[in-house]
Amino acid sequence: MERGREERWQAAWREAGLATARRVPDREKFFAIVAYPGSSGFLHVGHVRGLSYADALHRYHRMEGHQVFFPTATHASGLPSVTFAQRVAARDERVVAQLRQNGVDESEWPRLEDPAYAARFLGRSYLKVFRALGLLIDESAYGTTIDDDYQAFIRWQFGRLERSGSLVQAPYFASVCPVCGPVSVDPSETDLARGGEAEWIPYVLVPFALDDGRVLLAATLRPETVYGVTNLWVHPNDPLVVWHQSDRAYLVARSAAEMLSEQHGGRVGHEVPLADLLPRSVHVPLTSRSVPILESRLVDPAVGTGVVMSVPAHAPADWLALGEASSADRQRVGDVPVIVDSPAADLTPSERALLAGSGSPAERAVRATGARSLSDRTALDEATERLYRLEHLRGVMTVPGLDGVPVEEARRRTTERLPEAGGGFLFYQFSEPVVCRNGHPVVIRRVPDQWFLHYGDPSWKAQTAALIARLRVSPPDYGKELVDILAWFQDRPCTRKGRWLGTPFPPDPEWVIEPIADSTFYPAYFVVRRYVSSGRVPVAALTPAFFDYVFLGEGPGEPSVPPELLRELRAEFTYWYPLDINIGGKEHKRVHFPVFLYTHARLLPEELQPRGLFVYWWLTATGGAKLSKKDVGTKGGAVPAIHDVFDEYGADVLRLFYAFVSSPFQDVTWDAGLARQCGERLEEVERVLRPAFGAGEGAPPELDAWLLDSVRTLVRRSRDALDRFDFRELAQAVYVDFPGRMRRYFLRGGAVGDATAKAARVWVRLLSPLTPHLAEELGEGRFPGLVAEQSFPTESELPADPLARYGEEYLERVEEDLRNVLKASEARGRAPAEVVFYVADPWKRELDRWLRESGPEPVPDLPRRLLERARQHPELSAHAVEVPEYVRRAQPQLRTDPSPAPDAFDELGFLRASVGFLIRRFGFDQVRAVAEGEGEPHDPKGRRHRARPGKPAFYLVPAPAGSPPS
RNA sequence: GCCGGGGUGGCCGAGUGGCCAAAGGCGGCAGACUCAAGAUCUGCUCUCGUAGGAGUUCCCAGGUUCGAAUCCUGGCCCCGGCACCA
Repeated sequence: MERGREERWQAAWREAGLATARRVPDREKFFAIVAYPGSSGFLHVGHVRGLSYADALHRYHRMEGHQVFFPTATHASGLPSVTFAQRVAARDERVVAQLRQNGVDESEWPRLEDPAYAARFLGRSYLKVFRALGLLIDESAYGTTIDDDYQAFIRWQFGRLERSGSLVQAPYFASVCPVCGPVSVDPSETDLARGGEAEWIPYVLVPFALDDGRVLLAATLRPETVYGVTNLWVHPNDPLVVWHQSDRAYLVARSAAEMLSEQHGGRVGHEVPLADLLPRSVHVPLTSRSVPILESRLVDPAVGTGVVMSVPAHAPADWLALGEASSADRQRVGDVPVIVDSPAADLTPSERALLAGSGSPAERAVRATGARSLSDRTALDEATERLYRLEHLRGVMTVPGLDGVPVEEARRRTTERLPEAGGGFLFYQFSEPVVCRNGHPVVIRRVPDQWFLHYGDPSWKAQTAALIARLRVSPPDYGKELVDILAWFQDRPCTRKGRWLGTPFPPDPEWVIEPIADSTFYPAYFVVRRYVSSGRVPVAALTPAFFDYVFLGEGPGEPSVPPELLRELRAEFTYWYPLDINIGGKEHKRVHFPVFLYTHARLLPEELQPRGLFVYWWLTATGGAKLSKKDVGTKGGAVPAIHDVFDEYGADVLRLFYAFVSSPFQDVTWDAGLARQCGERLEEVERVLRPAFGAGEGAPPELDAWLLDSVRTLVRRSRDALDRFDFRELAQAVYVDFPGRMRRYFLRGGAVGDATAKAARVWVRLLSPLTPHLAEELGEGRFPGLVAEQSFPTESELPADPLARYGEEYLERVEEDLRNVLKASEARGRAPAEVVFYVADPWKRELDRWLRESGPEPVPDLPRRLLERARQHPELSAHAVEVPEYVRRAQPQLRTDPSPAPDAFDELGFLRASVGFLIRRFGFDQVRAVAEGEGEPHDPKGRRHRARPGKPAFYLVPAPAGSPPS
């Protein structure tokens, strides 16, 4: 549909006030939200997936006569719009392209360099998209999270949380850009230029003292292997520096010294020439041994501390490095002690393969993986990874004092003992270089006084678990997963320092509340926001007392607000709350949804806590890659900008695409071909539906009855699908099966008339949740108002007609049987010109009834028993001879038989009435239907006895030899 | 490794004890329409079949059951999450 038509209907909905939420006490309500978008760039076609589902649900409930509330906002907090603004300032190529694509005038660009302005600007651009999609969003509740009123709400929320003991302070390690401030390191790379996949590696630092008191610090993940150390490795030409910390002098690589200072304080001192170290030995902590310092290219000064403790028996790299060392060095190393044993009995087959042969575990692993030298990265990494895991899980120590202790336990004990030797503290490092948006390397820094939300608190956890147990979750699997997520959930840092958008943290305004923490209770605020945007409640009145009263019913409320208004607000809140569904993408499963539940569980009584979650999956780029806003309109058009989709296909097509293309619980790839198909589907609906309204004679009453009965079934399916959030099933019923039924109706000789008009009136309303524009277009002038305000069809509008339903199902079965046989006979090159049907005699019906009574289980001697019974029966006695044979044939088929015909079904009459249809459909010259018992001449093959009630026998009369195929 | 989800016909993807040789779509084949192409519509698309039937299928191997794609056990393989990332 062209944009103009769609906009016309969008305006009509607005004028009718359909989007405006209205509280009507005693009327049912429906309140659902979609996790609001962050202001990081322009929306692409994937962002509206959840909104399409949400709008369909709101529209359904509206048609059901419920009061609905569908608000949205823009999440402006955090870094996203800061980086967007920076990229505008830098005239970043892609951002410039997107600005042009979205028709943003160049005069506007300088203002977009201000993050707050950019956030609000982007938010407005989202609203435009939502309108163009036909969403009925109540925009009176719209705002951003950096608006003054929202911040007043967040201050109240944190005040409440603090008073309930939900905030705690503790030291914390954070990823920080030394120039720009804190950044989050995650795959979305919102804050980063690269390194989003980096992991935090928690190295334990092991001190190796020289005789002069200076200490070489080795970084390791396996501190327990200190008992197997044979030497230290240092880089051949990268000198160490002194790191002075707490009166000690440690020797490490320069970059490590800098990072250690971030995490543990101290300062970086002068360089130490290698020549000074190489001839010397160091003391191995927790042992009485001394080992040499050797050089090896194994050492990467950027990883760990640039000092590597060598455990050749258990570290494949050390083993290979030793092999590459000079014979003099090897001499100094001496024996290679094995300190961990992994009993073969405990191993899996692949683990056993790794440890095949003889020698130390590292030697075996090197052999098993084929790693030849230190340059052989892939094989070496595999050997290390597999051996590390194996020994971690199955290994037991074989050194005195720890003999028989599992590796994991030994690691803990060793780490605990290291401080007495002057080491043992943790050193966090990224697994790969991480660079911030602005090109600075990101470091891990210790924050001594970080604020946390105390999600680890067992009582809070218990409250949340109780909420989860009551929650309706789609998909249900996620409901199960939530229980585990909750079990693992720990305290989360909730504040940051730096140039972020967000609300200053009330107890300490140096800190800004972090963006996840300020989005846990916002559905509640939507209720209030409507009063603020209309001016009825001034921002200054949004005091703690105000919110305590409105949300919690506590205290007298804010004195500057009239009591009636306060009561009204409280009534609004308790009307719309609890939130019926929070709808969000799968990225919210582990963070947003849990904290959303946590906060509601803590602040609200049970009856106002959320009722449902709905998780939908992503729209991905080809190959399943995650899309981000920076990809909009790029990748060779594989990911179209959303306006292009509206222009090319229309809003309804996109909405249908999401419903139709897959279940919500699955990633989909944008596929222009599929989108086109959705468009064609809609065209077909229009083609079939539009003429159905026309006036006409109608069709035979049985056929009309069947049509309406079919529509009734489709209504039932549609309603069930919506109640289960099964949008795919809804689309299947309304956009595939409905036109299918209509086609069949006309194929059977149906004609436009009252029945088709009635079906069309139902159908148009069924179209409304998913494709509202098309529904209005087709329903124009057919209803007292807009289709969107009509009632959703119910089954009771349509007469059920089991007899008509049975007849059509019967005919379809007959067609199928016939086609089956024709296929076989046509394969032999004979096209029959005529068919004779034989309808079973009434006595078989009685016999079938007996068979069904005896059930599908094999009964010994059944034919004989029924024969006896038939002899006593007035009607069947005449056919007694035929009984055993019939029973033998029919009994096994009983289980798969369709339900028996209604008593009123006249099989012969129905078949005779269908003769014309069958002739047309199959191209026969003649079709006849006779009763089995009638003396009809044509049955040379004795087929008539095959007839069963509901399953006529037939005989295909061969075409006369030489006649042309019909 | 742990937690979660999976492996279905040429492909995508429904289906969780009998109505399942298994929806729907794509692809392919044939026909109708058309000067032709495209679009559209109709039929077919595991194998065999001397008529409505039979055989063999839903990762592999066992098992439960009158009956299994569906339940159980073991194995192989794949995907997601493992944390601070709205």
